Order: sequence, then C-alpha cells, then structure tokens
Amino acid sequence: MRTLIVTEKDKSARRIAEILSNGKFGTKKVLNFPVYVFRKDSQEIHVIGLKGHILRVDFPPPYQNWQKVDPKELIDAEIIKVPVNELVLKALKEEVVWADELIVATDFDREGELIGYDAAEEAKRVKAFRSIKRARFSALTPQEIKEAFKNLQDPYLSLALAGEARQEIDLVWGATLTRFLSLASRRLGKHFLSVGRVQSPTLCLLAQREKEIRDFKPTDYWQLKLVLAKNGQQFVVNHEKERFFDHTQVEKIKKKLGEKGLVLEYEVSQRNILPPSPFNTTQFLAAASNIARLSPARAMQIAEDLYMRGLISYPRVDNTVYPASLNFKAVLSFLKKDPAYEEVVQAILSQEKIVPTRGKKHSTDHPPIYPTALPPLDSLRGAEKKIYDLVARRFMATLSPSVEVEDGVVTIEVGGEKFIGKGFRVLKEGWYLAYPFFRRKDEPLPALKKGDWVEVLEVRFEKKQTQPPPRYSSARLVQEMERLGLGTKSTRHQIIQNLFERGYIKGEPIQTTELGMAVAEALMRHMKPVSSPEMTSQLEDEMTEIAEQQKSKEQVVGHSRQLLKSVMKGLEGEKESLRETVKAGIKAEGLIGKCSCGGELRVVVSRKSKKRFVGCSNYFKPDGKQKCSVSYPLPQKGTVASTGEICAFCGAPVVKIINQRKRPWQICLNPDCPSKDFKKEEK
DNA sequence: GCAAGGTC
Repeated sequence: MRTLIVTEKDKSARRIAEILSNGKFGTKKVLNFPVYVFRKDSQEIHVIGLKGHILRVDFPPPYQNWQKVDPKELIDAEIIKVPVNELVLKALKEEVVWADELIVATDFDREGELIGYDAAEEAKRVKAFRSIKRARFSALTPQEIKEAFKNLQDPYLSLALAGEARQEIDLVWGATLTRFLSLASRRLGKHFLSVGRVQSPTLCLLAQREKEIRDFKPTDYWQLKLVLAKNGQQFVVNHEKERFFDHTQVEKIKKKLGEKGLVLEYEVSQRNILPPSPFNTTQFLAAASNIARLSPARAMQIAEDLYMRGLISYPRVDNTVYPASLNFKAVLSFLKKDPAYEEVVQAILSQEKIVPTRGKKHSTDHPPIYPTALPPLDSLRGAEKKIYDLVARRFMATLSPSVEVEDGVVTIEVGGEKFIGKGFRVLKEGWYLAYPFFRRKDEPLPALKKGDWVEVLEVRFEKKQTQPPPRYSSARLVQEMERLGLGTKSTRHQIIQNLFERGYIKGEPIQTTELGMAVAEALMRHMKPVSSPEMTSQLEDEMTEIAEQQKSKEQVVGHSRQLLKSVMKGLEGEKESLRETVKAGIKAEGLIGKCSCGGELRVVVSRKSKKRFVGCSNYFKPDGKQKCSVSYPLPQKGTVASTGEICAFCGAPVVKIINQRKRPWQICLNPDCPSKDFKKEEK
C-alpha cells in the first residue's frame, strides 16, 4: 500500500513524518520540493507539504478587460479556479501518480479544509483513489498527530464549501466595486481605487478618526504647578484643580501663594505590576511597532524569516497560552548562553516556582511566539536583531516575577490652596529586568510627614490646549482590527500595507489622505455594506451555517449577490458625483488655503534644497512672466495639515503641525505676524 | 491592474 499525506506547508509535512516514523524517515526531492519518506509495516508513506492555497478564484479571460466589461456583469459571472503556483501542483500530481491512498493533513480550520479539498479534487483528476481520508489535529504534537492518524475521518466537505463561499463573495464584491469606483473616477492602471470587505471598513475607521481630529476645536487651559523642596530635595506638585479654563482665576491664586507649604496628608502604598502575556501575532506586531518602531508588514516579514531560520516559533498565531508541552527550561538554558540575557535567566531560575503568564486568547493552533534557538554570533543585524531580542525578552518576561512599586501621594497647602504631588518608585525590578521598554522613571517624593513645612521654589503657570483623540498607530490599528474581527493574523498587516500603497493613508501614526477621505465618504454614502465591519461578522455567521449544513453555499453566495445588485442599483447615476468627490479629494491634498492673489497655497518641496515651504499656485502666471511671490517657511519635520482657518492678526493661513510623539501644534504661517510678538511679551 | 486568505 502506498499512502500520500498532504499538508499545508513543508514544516508540518516534516514534523508529521518525524512523529509517525519515530524519527526514522528519509527526504527526497520532487521538482525541488522536499518529500518525506518512510515505511510503516507494509505501508510506504510519502508526506508532501504545499504552500498554502493551491488554487485561487478568478473570472474567465473575457471578463479581464476593465473598460469593455460593465462591472455589474461580474456579479453573476462564472468563477473559475486557477493554480496559484504551477510547480507545486505539478509536484503534487507526480506524487499522486505514485500513491494509491490519500490522506489530507492540512490545518484543521476553514481555509485548511479548503486547501485539502482543492488538493483532493486535483488528485482525483489524475486518478481514482481507493480512499481519501482526513487527519484532524489541532497541534503538531506526537499525541495529537498519532491520535489523528489512528482515527482518520472523512473530508469535511461543508467546511471546505464555507471556505469557497468566502472566496467567491470576496472576489465578486471586491472586483465589482473596485472596478466601478475606479472607472467612475477614471483612476485606472496602477492608480486604481480598491474596495474590499476588510480593507474598506478599516479605511472608514481611520477616516472617521481623521474627521474627528479635523473637526476638533482646541480650547486653551492653564495649569498651575509648584516646584517645592524639602531638605534640598525638589519635587513638583499640581494644583488640585488640574485645568483652569479661566486664567484670571489662576492669577488670583498666584497672588495668594506664600513661600511655604504645609503637608496636610502623605500616603505611601505598594502594588504589583504583573508581567505581560505571551506574544500572539497581534501583540507581537503592536510591540514591534511601539518598541522597535517597525511597521507591521516589516515586522512580519522579519518574523517569518527568523522562523524559517529556526530561531523563533511560528509567527502566525492567535493563541496567548503556552502549551503544557513547551519546555521552558530548555529555552532558558540556550538563552542563558547570551551574555545579554544571562542575568535575566538567573533571576527567572532563582524563583521558587516558575509560573508563565497566560493571555485571554486560548487556542491550540500554535504556541505563542517564543525563541527556539540562539542565533549564531553576529548573524543578525539591525531590525532582525531587534525583533529577535524583542521575542526573547518577551518570553523571559512572561516567566519573570511581578514588578513591585511604591506610589506616594502628598497633599500640600500653600496660601490656602491645595496641591497634589505624586511619587513613584520601583522596589523590585521583577520582569522589568527582561523587558525594560515601558519602565517608568522613578520620581520619588522626599521623606515627608503630616505637619511638615516645605519651601516653595518656583511657581509654574503653563498654558495648554485640549487635545483631539489621537491618530491610530499601526500597532493600535492591528489591535482594533482584531477586536472588530477584521482580517486574520496572517492578513491584517498586509491590508494596512495595501491602504498605504493605494495612497489612502500615510505616515505613522496613520493619517488619512484627502484621497482616502474621499473614498471613505463614497463608501459610507453609497456602498454601506463594505464600509462597516458587520459584513465580516455576518459572513462569519453564514459560513458557520454552511459548515453545519443549515444553509447551502449556493444560498449564501446567491443572497450576497442579490445584496450587491441592490448596492449597484443605488450607484446608478452616481458616477458623476463620485468622480467629483474623488477629484476634489486629490486636489485638496497638500492644500493649505487661499492666497491673497486668488491663487491656492500648497506645500511645495524645493527642488534645490529639498526643503519644503508653502507656495502659491500663481507663482507663474499663464503668460509665464508675472508671478505671485507669496511664500511661507515651514518646519521641516512633522505632518502639515490645513486647518481652514486664517490668523486673526495678519490673515495668513493657520496650519497644524503634527509631530510624532509631540503634541500637535497650531501656528500662523507668517513668521513676522504681530501675534508672535504678543506672545513673546506675554512670557 | 480587481478581494482576502493561505504560505515562502
């Protein structure tokens, strides 16, 4: 008997061969693809790993011409399956010819079932099989694998069909609306405007936040702080009223303040800060962005590379709970060989009992991301090193003891007003030793007790502005997408990358471009279903129904097609307005305001100095001679955003400068504006 | 040149 086992990827093919053969297997190459070979009793077994999906869905060639086909026609068009990679398919078929029994051992989830189904269908086209069976397992452990192959099941057809429904619905909606929007706004070729079940709600989320920021009207407020000292040690306290919206009130208080303050209350308390949970993809991407300053797409690319080199475990994972089978001591013992980690490992091992943290998401797909080997000396550089270090440190942090801190709160009376001071001190470093990235600086209060007198050294009167909600960082966005059920662990970073490539978003934290705003507006107004995450959650429900045979694939896809038809009906006669919306958006990009000559002021980058400034669109008049020489300098760092406002003093446009990690900053563009002299005087 | 989902 010749048995062929097909898996989703090479790594699992090898692992399965290893487990079923008790380590005694050979490797051969078929068209350069590894095939793992062993014997069991009278059975000859080959294991081959695919590379994910082997087929993808598409429309037949006549539908490929965007100009000649009305997008509406795509809704009911035939859908064909085409090979993703001819070589993989060829290698599979060669093995199929050899075998007389087939076992599908792809991942046990919807997409895995579909990959297995496609593989089995392709195999059946080569020859008839005595049997096609399915091994179901949810982890690549010896127990699970051996059990699964002892209890072979039938393929789970309805689960595969649910996967097909997902593919077809995504294609039909994506292609129809992408083409419609692109044609309507005449954005063709590489400038096409994409629409999709996951990317579009994500864009709308960002656009809504952008709108809130744009519409936000900042209010001035003042803070009153005192620098105090006790026995020469300085500390800062805030007035109990944290924000004053009327500065005359602060002036009054300032006059009352004396040179001494009385301690009314002083409290010190201790608390523990628990170590972080193990890394799943989302948590990892968030940390890579916040700590290593890498985009999710870049971080994922590096993680995949480290995984392929055997240095970290599988990076595409939802699970945040280590399996019982993970040997912590073994990992710690190789980490200990790195001088940078030696002390940390010692601290972990010195605990009476090592208890790893657990996250909220518990599944058995893969273990959370952890280091699997120490990289050879100097083999990693730059970003690779950062990512490995992050994974190693996070792993060690999850096994480390809690951090112990001390909080101090003091209430001090000065001139009849109450001021509050807060102190913070780390008592035991705990997991900070492994993972120091978010360690707060110690800001201890001096030793104080009720009734003590302290000296007032300085009165600080600070003017501030209320802040709009923050922009999403890539890290926050990945987390938000996970929370809303948008995309998967393997696709979220790519979807965000896509939005960047389409020109819908830019920068970090993420800013929605004018084009992105225009597209989002069109989506929310005329393509409602794809503008919200509900389409995905509904699709998930319906796919469960297909898998459980409560609905047929045809029913679900058919219903989805009807809905799309009604969306397209609503778009009839909207082509012109869509085109105008998009056109206006593109024109508005970089626009700062009106020039006194009637021209438009926009951000221009000097060809010579590569520096940016604000220039007028009438710099050259059509006759090529006369010109408007109005220009304003700009700070060279940060994003420049139009506020639509003009300065009350000089009439020049007011812009917002958004600098990473600084608070947004509104300025009048005119460097000689009288308002600036006024401010100098105020200080 | 369309989507989203696997994997490299």
